[in-house]
Amino acid sequence: MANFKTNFKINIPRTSTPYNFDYSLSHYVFQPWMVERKKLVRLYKTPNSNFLLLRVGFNKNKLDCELLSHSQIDNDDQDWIRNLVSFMFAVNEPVAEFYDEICAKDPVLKAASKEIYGAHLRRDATVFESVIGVIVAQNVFFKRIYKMLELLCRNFGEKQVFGGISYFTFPEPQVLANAKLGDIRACLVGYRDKYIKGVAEMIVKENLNLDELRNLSDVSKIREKLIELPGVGPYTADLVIAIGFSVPSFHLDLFTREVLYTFYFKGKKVSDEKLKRFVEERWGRWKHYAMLLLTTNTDDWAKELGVEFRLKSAAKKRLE
DNA sequence: TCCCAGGGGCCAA
DNA sequence: TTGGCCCATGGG
Repeated sequence: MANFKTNFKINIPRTSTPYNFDYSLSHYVFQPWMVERKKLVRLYKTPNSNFLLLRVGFNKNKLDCELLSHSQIDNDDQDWIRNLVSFMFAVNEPVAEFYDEICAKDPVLKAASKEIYGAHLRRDATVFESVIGVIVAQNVFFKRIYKMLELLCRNFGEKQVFGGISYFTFPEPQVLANAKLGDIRACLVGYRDKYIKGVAEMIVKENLNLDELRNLSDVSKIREKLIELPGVGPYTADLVIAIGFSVPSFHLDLFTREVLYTFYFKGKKVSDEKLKRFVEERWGRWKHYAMLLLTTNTDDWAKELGVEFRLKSAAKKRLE
């Protein structure tokens, strides 16, 4: 099949530096994202129902993007994906304040930021993707979610072949809503099958567009709406807000609680309320970035601080 | 084998 | 409102 190709670049404004693209290549690369030769690659279906294969690399402080398609690439689609890339790669995020001021003053964050200094917290294309991504992360070792998402995309996403390689979109709610529970479970998601189908069904039945929640300015309202979805509780809602919205948010889970107890409360357990106050007062608008550092490669940088951290972070892409 | 994991739903008190 | 089960599955 004939291929159409176009390139564009997205400048990282000086106010958004440092920008650590290598971090994005090597951490939290969940399918349908893939890494090919220092580029993040994935298939999208545009609102006009065209398939585009997107490759994002980095060169001279610009995101270096390439689009491939089996049909003509029109301006609408190109604008759509350009905006999406800016959003997903957090191009307009003035992280210098966080890395050079907040981390510099905090020995724990300083150690945590050493390897991934300048990382920008990437966001998902759609809120639906965030919701499903976090649901499959519930009550499992993080390592397993790579497999679950791979299978969900492979079995329920739409496929396009480029250069002999099959690429898949992230599954649409309509597809998962109509899927058999057993087929969803076959993606090794266990009892989360009913949550996945449940969320998809609710979106279809009530004709919801979760992305519209991005227009709400009141975070507590967003959180409230997310928790109405089956299988979505406080942890899922808060993490979805952190990775699916341009809004500071942080989540409490087994991992973040243990990190906070260990490094900020001398190993003592304290109440969630106290943790929330602490995080809010200490990091405020950068709390999601603080959480990112604290939960990424924790067992590695903890050693530098002379601490053996029990839980193993599975942020790094598995080398298989 | 047993235990636990980057939770949520449900049901008793 | 809170506490204690249960839920699948894979890995240590």
